[in-house]
Amino acid sequence: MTGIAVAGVTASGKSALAVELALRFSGEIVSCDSMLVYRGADIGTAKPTAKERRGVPHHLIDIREADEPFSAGDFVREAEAAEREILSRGKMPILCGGTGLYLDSFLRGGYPEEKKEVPPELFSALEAELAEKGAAAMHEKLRALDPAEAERIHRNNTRRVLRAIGLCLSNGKTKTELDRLTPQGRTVRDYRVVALRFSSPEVRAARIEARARAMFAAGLPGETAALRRRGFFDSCAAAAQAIGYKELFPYLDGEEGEEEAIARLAAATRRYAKRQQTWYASMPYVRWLFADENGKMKETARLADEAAALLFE
RNA sequence: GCCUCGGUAGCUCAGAUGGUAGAGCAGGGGACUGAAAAUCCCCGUGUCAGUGGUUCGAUUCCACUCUGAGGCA
Repeated sequence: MTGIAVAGVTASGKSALAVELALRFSGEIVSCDSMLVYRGADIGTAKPTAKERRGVPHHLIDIREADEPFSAGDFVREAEAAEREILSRGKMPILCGGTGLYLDSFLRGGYPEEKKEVPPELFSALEAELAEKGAAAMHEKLRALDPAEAERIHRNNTRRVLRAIGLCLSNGKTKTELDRLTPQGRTVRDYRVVALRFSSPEVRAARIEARARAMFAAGLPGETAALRRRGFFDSCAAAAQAIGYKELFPYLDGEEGEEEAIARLAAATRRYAKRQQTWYASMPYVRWLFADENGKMKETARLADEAAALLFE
């Protein structure tokens, strides 16, 4: 086994568990999170603090500015580099984070050379075409280029429709053909994956609300205001999509009270957690681990015992 | 005390010149192959505040009661 991964639902204690496992089994952590890569976004992204890292090296955190794009492809490349480095030191790589697509892409070996990304100019042109002709027309356009892919994507999911069209146009092959170049339904890396989840949606919601409050207490409004002042959210940067900041704008602008802001933040986080739960549930390599017992969060040491049993059985 | 406007889904509200009602948000379920903390799909029976009256039929009209907001005193 090359390494392990700690995945799962937000606010379930992934970071602490991964650090504990790293200490026990001489590992280093590779963050598998689309938002922790951004500098300056700390409280809102629940980025582990120096204290929480307990001296364990963490990779792929704070490696981009807010206006720099970061993709699943970038993640795989950088994670592979980190993995090589860690292995060369005789340590065990421990992937940790809640971005399911990143984990899946990594485990399946990344993206093939032959599949070239859509040039930005082409994508903008397609966006303009969408604005002019509408979603149905773009879906028809995709159907003409790649019927199988059109069948899979709902016409309203214009982001995917446009990307699929772009891939066909810029590669000279259909997206369906390009995707067949990567392993179907199996991983190529020898990793074991535990994913944390809660015993019920109610526990999940309670835990999320508690964390939203903790973030407020830890200074989330101040961090948001500071990031805003720096223009963090002005560009249409990926970092601006993070849950935890835009939800506070009405509060910072005096349009909402603190309780409303916390409720808004918690609601957005709850929906996110549900999507993660659904994603991991359909990944065949996931070994589930409950983060709580009868609503009470488990101690990190105990969680690590259980995780180790699942991982090294 | 009088006048006006309200009381409809957990929340904010729309609506039917009388034939028992629908949006957004929240909530539930699902999808996902290079923006993924993103993007998208599916799911709406609720004494239409209460009680009487008119009517074949009222949540819709009328009266009264309760209740919220505003105005006049």
